[in-house]
Amino acid sequence: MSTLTEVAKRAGVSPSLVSRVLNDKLAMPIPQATILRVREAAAELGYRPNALARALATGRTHTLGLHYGNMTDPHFARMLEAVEAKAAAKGYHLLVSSDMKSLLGSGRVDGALIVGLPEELEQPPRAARNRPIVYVSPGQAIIPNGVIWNDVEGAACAVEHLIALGHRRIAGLFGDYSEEGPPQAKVLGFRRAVQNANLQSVELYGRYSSDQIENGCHLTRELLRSQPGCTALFARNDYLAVGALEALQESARRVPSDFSVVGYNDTILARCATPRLTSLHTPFAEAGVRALENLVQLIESGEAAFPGTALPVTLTERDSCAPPTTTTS
Amino acid sequence: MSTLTEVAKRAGVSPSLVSRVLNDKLAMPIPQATILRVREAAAELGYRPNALARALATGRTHTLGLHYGNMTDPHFARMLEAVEAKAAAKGYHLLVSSDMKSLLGSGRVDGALIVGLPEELEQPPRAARNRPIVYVSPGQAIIPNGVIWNDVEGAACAVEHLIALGHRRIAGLFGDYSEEGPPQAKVLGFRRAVQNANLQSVELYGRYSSDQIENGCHLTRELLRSQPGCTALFARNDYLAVGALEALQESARRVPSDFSVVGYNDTILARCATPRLTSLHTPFAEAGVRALENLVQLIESGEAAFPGTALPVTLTERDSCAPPTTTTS
DNA sequence: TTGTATGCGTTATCAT
DNA sequence: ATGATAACGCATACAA
Repeated sequence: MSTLTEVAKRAGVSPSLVSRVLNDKLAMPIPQATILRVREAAAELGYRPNALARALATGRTHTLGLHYGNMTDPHFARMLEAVEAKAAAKGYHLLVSSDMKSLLGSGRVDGALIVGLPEELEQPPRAARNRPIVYVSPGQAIIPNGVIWNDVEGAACAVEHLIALGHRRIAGLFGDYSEEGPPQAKVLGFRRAVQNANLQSVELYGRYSSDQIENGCHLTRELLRSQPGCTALFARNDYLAVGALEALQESARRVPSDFSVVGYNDTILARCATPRLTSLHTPFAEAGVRALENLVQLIESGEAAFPGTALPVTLTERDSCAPPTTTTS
Repeated sequence: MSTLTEVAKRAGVSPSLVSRVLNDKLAMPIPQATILRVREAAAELGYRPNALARALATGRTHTLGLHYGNMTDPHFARMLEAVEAKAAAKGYHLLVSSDMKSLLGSGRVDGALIVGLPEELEQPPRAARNRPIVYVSPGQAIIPNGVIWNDVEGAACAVEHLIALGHRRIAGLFGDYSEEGPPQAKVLGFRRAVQNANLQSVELYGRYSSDQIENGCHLTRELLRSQPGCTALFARNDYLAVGALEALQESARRVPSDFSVVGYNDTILARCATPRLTSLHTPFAEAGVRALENLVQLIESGEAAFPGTALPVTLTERDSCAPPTTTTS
């Protein structure tokens, strides 16, 4: 590959002049003639600036780190695509890594976008080399540099939807959430909605298998056995909900006529399930893009933080919910 | 952040010594005493080497470019996770980008991994700065630096499975594949299997909507109307297959007792559909990892190419296929 | 209007 | 055993 110096030689000028021409740093007007000569020389040599050298000289890599908890989640693809597009549009590259701590210290990136669950974020990597970090995560409290959405509200919204349809005995499918310690956001939202309506809650936990779908299936079988009066369930995510659908079909209940199900996250699964699943849409992609915009803003302005933002979780209605057939007591 | 020079000052030695100690470049044995002094100074200052400067000096960035056609595909997450893990294990970072041409010329990466369809690969970015490029793609011909799997074989395998079950009138759901020009690999495989068994082929094309699921639904409705004797279908991908399932249910046919369906790619959708979908497993993640290993090998050995590899496409049986109920003519 | 010199943080080749 | 010194490729303050 050719270098700046080689271009300079060929054009018969100094390297610095080439740099200025190619970067449009025309503090003092440069005659068209030389500009053309330089451009031509660069073109002939197929000159491509070395991004590393430039980064070393300027202190900006134009690269952003992206950390994601479990990439396997269908969310990731959706979000990654949106984020990559936005980053490219702003002139940045994306470095995905499962180990941000080392990345931030290495000088490879101008900042980082961390996507994860609140518990994973308890010990957030400190902003080494004072490169800003922004967060994307569910959460209840708006935090600086964070774009969040509220799963308490989301879960409550789901349950309220079922209640509004007339359901009085509603189960919460929480899978491998721990029953000990402070309850998870979706559990809180579930309980709040149930209690506000003066209903009894039925919560199901337990890791029957490492597979979420299967887990939802097992838990629902148990639910149907132990709570025959139950007419609807809210699942912590679409995986569990799909499993529930399976178990319901197994036991010959029709969804939604005999039983209603609402999922969470509005993934592709919700659109593929039979019947198609009503699910809560969590704004992964939107939040990722927002956070990225803010990150770039921080980097380019030199500011340290931006006020956090909360995005709404919205209900996406499909075909898995209906009023209960049995009249309520 | 602290630099090599600062560490050197603090330890009372020269920068070059620090570099050698920290990189274990002990050409000539260095006394433990100084080694410790240097290590201590580095630790106290929280020294982290600047990856950019190092890359500029050594000519190795320890970063790999990853290009992916449509990231939205559930495959991508699966593959990305596997590839990232393997890259990290080998000491490399991953730069995802939709524009490899510019990346390769910029000196940011030591090589690139391009995931895509053969048609996208017709004009592959030339290996600028002679950084090696490897490819992951479906394909019929083994190409240098490529890890492929054969969709002709895969599609044929799917159809042969249906034939073995006793189906005699089998449709191919190809969605928005073009009917003009040379037929796609999966079309070829479909035709080969059908013709080998002396059966008639029924091929369905057409873009009814931008949504693949919906498209599968539309095409299947049309199929059921025009080809009432058909008892099974092969879909180009799981999206179309899921759509087919929907249309079949709509028309009150039971799967698999009345009608068999086989999908392609073995995505998460196949496990979520009702009934669970028999699908062909394409080795995305495996191929990605293989290609990455080869890429690293090329980079570190300085060789230009490795002989291509082909990975098998295998049938994953689930619950959407059974022998036809009506006896064949 | 253009060139010179210096620095970015590291590694590597020489000397010593 | 260790320390100067020169790259790596580019940007920029300062001279001319």
